[in-house]
Amino acid sequence: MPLNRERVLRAAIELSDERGLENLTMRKLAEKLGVEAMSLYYHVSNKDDILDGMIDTVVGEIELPETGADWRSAMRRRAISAHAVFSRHQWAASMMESRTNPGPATLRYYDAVLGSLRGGGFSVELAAHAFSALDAYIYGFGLQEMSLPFEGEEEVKVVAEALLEGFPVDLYPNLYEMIVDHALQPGYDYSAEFEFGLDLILDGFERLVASEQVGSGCLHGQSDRSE
Amino acid sequence: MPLNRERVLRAAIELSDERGLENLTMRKLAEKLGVEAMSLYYHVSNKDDILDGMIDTVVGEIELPETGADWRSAMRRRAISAHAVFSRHQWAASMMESRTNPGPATLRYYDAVLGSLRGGGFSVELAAHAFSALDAYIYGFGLQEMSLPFEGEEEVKVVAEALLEGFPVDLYPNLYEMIVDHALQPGYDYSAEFEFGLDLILDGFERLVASEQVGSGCLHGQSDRSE
DNA sequence: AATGTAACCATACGTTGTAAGGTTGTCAAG
DNA sequence: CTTGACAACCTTACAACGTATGGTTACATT
Repeated sequence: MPLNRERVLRAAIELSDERGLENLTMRKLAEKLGVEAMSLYYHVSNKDDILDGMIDTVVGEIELPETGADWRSAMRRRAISAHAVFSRHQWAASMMESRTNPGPATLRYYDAVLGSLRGGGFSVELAAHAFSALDAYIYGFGLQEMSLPFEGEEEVKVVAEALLEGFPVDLYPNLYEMIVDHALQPGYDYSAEFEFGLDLILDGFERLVASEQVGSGCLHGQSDRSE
Repeated sequence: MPLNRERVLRAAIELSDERGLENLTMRKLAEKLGVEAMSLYYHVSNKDDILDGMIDTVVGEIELPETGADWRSAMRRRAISAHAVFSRHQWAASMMESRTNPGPATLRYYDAVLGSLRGGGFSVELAAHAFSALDAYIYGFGLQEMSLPFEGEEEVKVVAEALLEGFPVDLYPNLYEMIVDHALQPGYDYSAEFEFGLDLILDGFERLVASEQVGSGCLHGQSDRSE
């Protein structure tokens, strides 16, 4: 069976999942496909094209917000789905930066998210705010999670305890407290953290749509005017 | 004057600011310093060391939360400062991922943030939530901003109009609406978007500290239990 | 004058993305 | 049955990358 763009992209994603983005090279990718490096250029135009294609494929894995559902549970589901996708493909969040031309799946995804918000009663402006805030949080959380030197509940303790050896407690007392009194406590699960912030943001927008529909222009309760 | 680690890092940051992270190579960095590539290895142990050092230097530019101020305005200031730093050094947000060992400035920064929250009445748990949510938002927003194909109010219109040439309106109606009715409107300024989401998150935590101090265990007002 | 060390350089190796051109296999037209 | 076109893959080559190895200076100390 001949190679094609899709198989190249799938192999690239697999390779990045297994061995990290830095191991995604044209030669290793070709080897995985039983082919020489230059053969790939028959199916993709260059490596950037592969990266763009990978992103779009991965974004395509995100559950689109159901059109019927209320905006809040739709946004919640898609955010959790996006977060799951980003932790399945750890390299993806960090790649969002450089890739500047969105593919069809990405456009479709963005459009569906905006549609769900607009359908839920968001004005164009408020939809833009919600889109921006939610996506920033989702990407940012994925990024943060990836930069953690551990995965899973067990590893936290090993790493944290190793870190505390020779830790300058007096210099960073609050960090110390956080590690000892929180991260090292039994039952600590960082991945649960995602939904906390997510719900907080959703709560905020729920209040805003409500007040928008009532017609009140007062957006923030008590925002202080520093700066 | 002999080279030293600090001058190397400063030059690396300058070079990345001016020409992007992908142009930061040992040879170009050395050339900028009037030196050969291998000379750099006398002052830094390798390129990863440079990247770690760059991050720590940049994090050091972030305004620390004042110890006296109330937590909200302190967090607001430091978030805005962090955002400003990330837009001065566009490469920084995207680098947070891979660099996994924080330097002294980063530890100091984290500690100060946690200290401000704890001092403001946050429990350890709530401080962890706030820290995680705010940082995810800050990083994520920086990432998003960087992936935009434009900068400034003028460029938005040029890019958006070019994009709309041959845009499949029927496929992405909500995206179309967003571009035409929002992004292309006079006075649109994406950078103002940051503070909107920031204030929304701060509002959320303000409510939570209040209810925590009263002793109510009810964290979210009306979070639906989908999933 | 001899020695040590800090600071820098030249050369070289393996790896990267990819340009340029070559080699097959398949298949319709003559 | 040959020919030629095209798709699919390969070989070779090159410039640029990070960096290991091993100089070469310049100067302070003795």
